[in-house]
Amino acid sequence: MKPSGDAKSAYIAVATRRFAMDGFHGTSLSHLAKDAGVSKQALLHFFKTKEALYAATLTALADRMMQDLIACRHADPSQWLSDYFTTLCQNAYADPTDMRLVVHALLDSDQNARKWPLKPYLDELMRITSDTSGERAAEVSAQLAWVSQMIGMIQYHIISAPTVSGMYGTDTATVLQVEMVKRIEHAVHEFCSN
Amino acid sequence: MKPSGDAKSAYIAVATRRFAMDGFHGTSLSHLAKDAGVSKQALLHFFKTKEALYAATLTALADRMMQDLIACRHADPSQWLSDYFTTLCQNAYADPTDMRLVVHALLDSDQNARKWPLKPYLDELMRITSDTSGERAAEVSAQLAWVSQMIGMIQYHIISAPTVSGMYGTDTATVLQVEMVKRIEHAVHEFCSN
DNA sequence: ATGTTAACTTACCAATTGGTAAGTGGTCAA
DNA sequence: TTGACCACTTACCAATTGGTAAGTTAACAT
Repeated sequence: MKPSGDAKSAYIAVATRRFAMDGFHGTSLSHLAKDAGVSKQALLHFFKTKEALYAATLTALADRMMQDLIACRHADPSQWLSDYFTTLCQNAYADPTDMRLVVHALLDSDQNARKWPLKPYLDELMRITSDTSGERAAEVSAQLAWVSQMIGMIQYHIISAPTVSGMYGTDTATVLQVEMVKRIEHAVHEFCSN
Repeated sequence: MKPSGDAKSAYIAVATRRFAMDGFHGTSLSHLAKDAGVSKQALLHFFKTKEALYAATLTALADRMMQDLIACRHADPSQWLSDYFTTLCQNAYADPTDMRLVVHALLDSDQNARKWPLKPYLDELMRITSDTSGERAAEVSAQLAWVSQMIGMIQYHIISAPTVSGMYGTDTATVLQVEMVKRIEHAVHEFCSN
């Protein structure tokens, strides 16, 4: 008998990759089981339904994103934001899994049915954002708008990268990638010095 | 016997809504048939496979987006862009179908297998963009970066709207909506006057 | 009148889906 | 030694999937 949590998180890791690639409906328990090298009932032993496994996947995703954000902690909030967004973008180039998973989850139509685990992450991002500007900290929606714009810019860029690459070639895609990081840094700088 | 192209485009319209809502894998031919009020073989009569119907849906989407872009034509390219992006955003609030369909298509993993019909639309957008600035018209990637950023900002905002609304309430979501339109106009203005 | 064609329908198919029921074999505490 | 528990397997299930085959019905040109 192996330690319990070990296999469980391994299954979540497998599910994360598959769900990020093909979405909830495009992923079947049999595929996941084959990826994990077990029978599909091994998965159903830990997660009673496919939905439950998906939910666990999203929760793990939220934890990871929060950790990555905290890992970039810096005394200067604008430095913190700048570091975080650029590393987020760089990591996503190396492995777009998490960004794809977020967007897939956003598109799932019954999003009001399941609780959304990324809210604490967004709240923390907005808290840091509000620290960059003392006076107008009261306007929640202004910070939400900016955070939403930044996250959207990065995530959309990541998920569209393969398509853009197919349209305009890998060379253009690479230049676009560099251009995009510059734009992120510029956006943070502009926001923090307004 | 009814005029041929009539029913066909009606089926595409039904498919567009469903595919935009649930994605390719989340949509079944039987659902589509039920929505259209026919048997599923009626669909297979016009489109040999589900993939073919999906492809037709994406082609129709590309035509629509190109038309909407051309409809905003203006002598001043910066005015053209400003008009287009704001109306695109406003239309998407009323009916997010097209934006959702684009993002779903971007996430489909076999995007290199099927030809991407939105390229002419993107090319036209980049052509207009290059008109706003005479000298640096040669840098394709700079225009692509900006266009990609604008489209991404709008589309991501639209698909995340229900989730944001669920997280922070409809009031905040409404304010965010207004804030976002302002940001779009600001972004166009800033780009055209650099 | 007749043949052709377009737009369907009913009947059917093997394959796959998410999920249940009932074990199996190993570990560990008493 | 026993018995409980855990991770997991094999066997099975009804429902649904995308798709085929073979009509049927109506319009239209000849």
